[in-house]
Formats: sequence, structure tokens, C-alpha cells
Amino acid sequence: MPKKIDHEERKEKILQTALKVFAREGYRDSNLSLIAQECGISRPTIYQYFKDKEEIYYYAVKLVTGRMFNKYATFAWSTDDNYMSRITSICIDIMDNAAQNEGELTSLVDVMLQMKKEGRDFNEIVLRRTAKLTILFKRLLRMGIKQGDIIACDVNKVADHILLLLESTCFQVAFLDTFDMILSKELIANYLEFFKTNPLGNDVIPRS
Amino acid sequence: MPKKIDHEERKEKILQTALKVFAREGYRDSNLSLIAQECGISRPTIYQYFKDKEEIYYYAVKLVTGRMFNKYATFAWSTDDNYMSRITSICIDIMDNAAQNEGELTSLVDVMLQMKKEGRDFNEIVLRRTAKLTILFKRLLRMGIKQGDIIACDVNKVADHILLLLESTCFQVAFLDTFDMILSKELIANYLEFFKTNPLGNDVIPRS
DNA sequence: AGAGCATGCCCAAGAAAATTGACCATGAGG
DNA sequence: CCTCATGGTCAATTTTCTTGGGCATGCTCT
Repeated sequence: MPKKIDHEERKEKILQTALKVFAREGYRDSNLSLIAQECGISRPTIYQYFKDKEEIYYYAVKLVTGRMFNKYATFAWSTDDNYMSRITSICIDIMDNAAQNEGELTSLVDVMLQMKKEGRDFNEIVLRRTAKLTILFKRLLRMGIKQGDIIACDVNKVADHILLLLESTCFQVAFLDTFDMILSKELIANYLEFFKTNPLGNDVIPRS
Repeated sequence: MPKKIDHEERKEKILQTALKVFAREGYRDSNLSLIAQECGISRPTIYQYFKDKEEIYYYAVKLVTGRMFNKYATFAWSTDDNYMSRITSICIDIMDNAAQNEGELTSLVDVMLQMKKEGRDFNEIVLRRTAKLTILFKRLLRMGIKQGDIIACDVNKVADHILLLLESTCFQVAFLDTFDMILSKELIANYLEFFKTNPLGNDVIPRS
């Protein structure tokens, strides 16, 4: 019985496996043979789908961040919650995922940490990709202000702050055995609460 | 030089060709050999992609309506126009497409007319699919009312009316050589204008 | 009823594409 | 200078796809 191969499916499987391996072994120390092996295919086959190792990283990031963005964008426009609730829900969900310490988001953060260790600046790709999330937050903030859910504030700065909070949380979760303190759900909830009463909403958490 | 075949692309091409042929020859009188020929492939190959003739029709409708819905849904949530303008823009665009008398939408309408002639009720599929557009209009109306752009009205009925107007326009365009009168852009603009002043917005155009 | 035609299905040969074992180049480390 | 691991390539093999032809069935029209 010849099994039919779904190339999209396999492509995605390669990316997911690669992300896991990158997260576990580091980008430099992980080799394509291992990734191929864990996918149940041969190494040359990977080159059928991706140009080189770097492209695998690029598309893995794209997959995870894209899926994340779509998930939250869909949620954001398919509920009748007020805009502040939508923002809060998204933040909580991202933190939950990070805290679960498994799954795509955690792997992504691990890979970023490994990259940092190795002195590579591939992380620019991740930052470019998460920029879409910032746009989503900006839009929600703007709509919320128009609607009266959220008091007028500097939308750009607040959106940046939220992303910064989320990033720190993710990174701290990744360093869980090093740090004791961790940004809690309560903290971010407080931060968001802040905008209901503070008309500017700036400089709460300064950029490092 | 071995040309690489993109199966998704070919699948779509079959559907588009089929739609054109169905529109031209009618569903019954169009045969798979012709569709295959116009696609530059052989008849057995079609069976590689679709179960039978009916499935081709089903997916062709799904493709066109899906693309249409995505286009307008994306537009609707990616602009800062007031909600009345968004609805109007979408309606104008649909009518423009129908009036251009070529392209997917026109083909779809032609196919529906052919189906009607042949006494088949495959059109149920189309109606089920366009129901998504109704949902979009309902949502825009609801948001517009909340925002104050649009005066309170029975959202369900108004959305149905708009769809009915669009459908009639499309059908009339298809019968352009039979009918002299045609629902104009001005008419639909007037209809939409009506809701700004009329709190109910019902029974303007009674269901036939 | 019978001719004509289209669908749906099958087959086997040939065409095209995917897969892989083996190979090469490079660079790190002893 | 040798060894070894790894990224990247390639030709040959394997697998899958395509197609011309054929066949039974069922529909339509005369």
C-alpha cells in the first residue's frame, strides 16, 4: 500500500521538529541529520523543502508567530467583549502558553535564548514577526478608546509596553530555574487596569 | 526541463475552467473532456482531483464565494471608514464586478441561471455560501448602530434586504439583453441612505 | 427500441517528481 | 596533516502521476 504524502503536512512537521531540536540543542549544535531522523525522513529530503538551515529557522518562526497572530486576530474580532477585556484575554493566553513550559511558543522562546547565547542575531526575524501583534494591540486600543472602554492614551507606547511585558514574561519563564521572581498575571492585569484611570499611560515600564 | 506541477494551482485551474465552461454551456451540456482540454490535461486526471462532476461544481462555488467573502471581510475590518461607508463600498464593488460582465462572479451567476433553466437545485449550495456575506453585513450593521453611524433597525431584515438587492442586481446584469431596467448603484445607495433616517428600515423591498 | 453520447471507472505504459545513499568541500580539533 | 562531523549536492532508484484507450452503464433524442 503506497502511502500518499501530503507535502504541506510534512513541511510543517519538519519545521515543528526543527524548532524543538533547536530549542533543545541550540541552533549551532543541532544538525539536520537529527531533525531528519526525528521526522522519519532522510537528510537530503529536507533540502527538497528548504534551501538551507537558516531558511528552516526563518520559516519555523514564521509558522509559530503567524499561527499565534491569526489565533488572536480571529479572537479579537469575533467577540463582543469590550476592548479592554479582549486585550487582557490575549495577554493572559500568551502567558498561560509560555508558563505551560511546552508547546510552540515555549520552543520559540528557548530558541531565541539559545541564539542569544551563540551571539547570532537571528532574533530580528522574531521581532519583525511579533510586530504584527503590536499592530493588533494598537488597533484594539484605538477601538477601545473610540468606544469609551479605554481612556485616551498614547496608543503606540502602550502597545509597545504590553509587548515588552509579554516578552519579559516569556523570557523569565524560560529562565525559571535562574530567577525566582516572575511577572505574574496579576501584574499585567494591574498594568492594563492602569489605563482605565491614567490618561497618558506612559513610562510605567521604561524601555531598558 | 521538467516543469514542476503545483497541485493546488492545477486544482484551482480546473475549478475556474469548469466554472467558465458551466457558465457557457450549462451544467448538463458541458462535459469533462472539454474542461480537461481547456485545462491542457486529460480527462482521467480530473478524477485525480475530484470525485465526480458534482464535486467540481461544489468546490468551484466554494472557491469563488470563499474568495469573495475573504476579500470583503478583510476590507471591512481593515479600514477606519464609518460602518455605513463600508457596507456601501462592498455593495458597489460587488455590483461593479457583476456589471463588468466577466470574471468569477459573473460566471457564478451565469452558472446559477443555467442551473435554474435545467431545473437543478444545486443553487442551494450558493445560497448557503453567500449566507456568510449576510453575517458580515449583520455584523457591520450592528457595529454601525453601536457607533452611531447607523440608526437602530432590524439588523437581520436589513442584511437580508441588502443581499436580495445584490442578488437581483447580479441576476439582472446576467439578463441584460432581456431586461431594460436595472437596479442602479444610485438605487442601492438610496436604500442604504434610508436607514440613516428610518428607524425600522423594513419592507422597503418586500420579499417576492 | 436503438443510436449516440457522457459519465464513471479501470488499466498498463510512460513521464515526472520525490527520495536517498553516496559523495564532496569545509572547517574545527587533535 | 589527519580525522571527523556537518552542510550541501547529485545521480540513480523508487514512488507517484498522467494519459490514451477501453468498457459498462445510464441518459436523451429520434
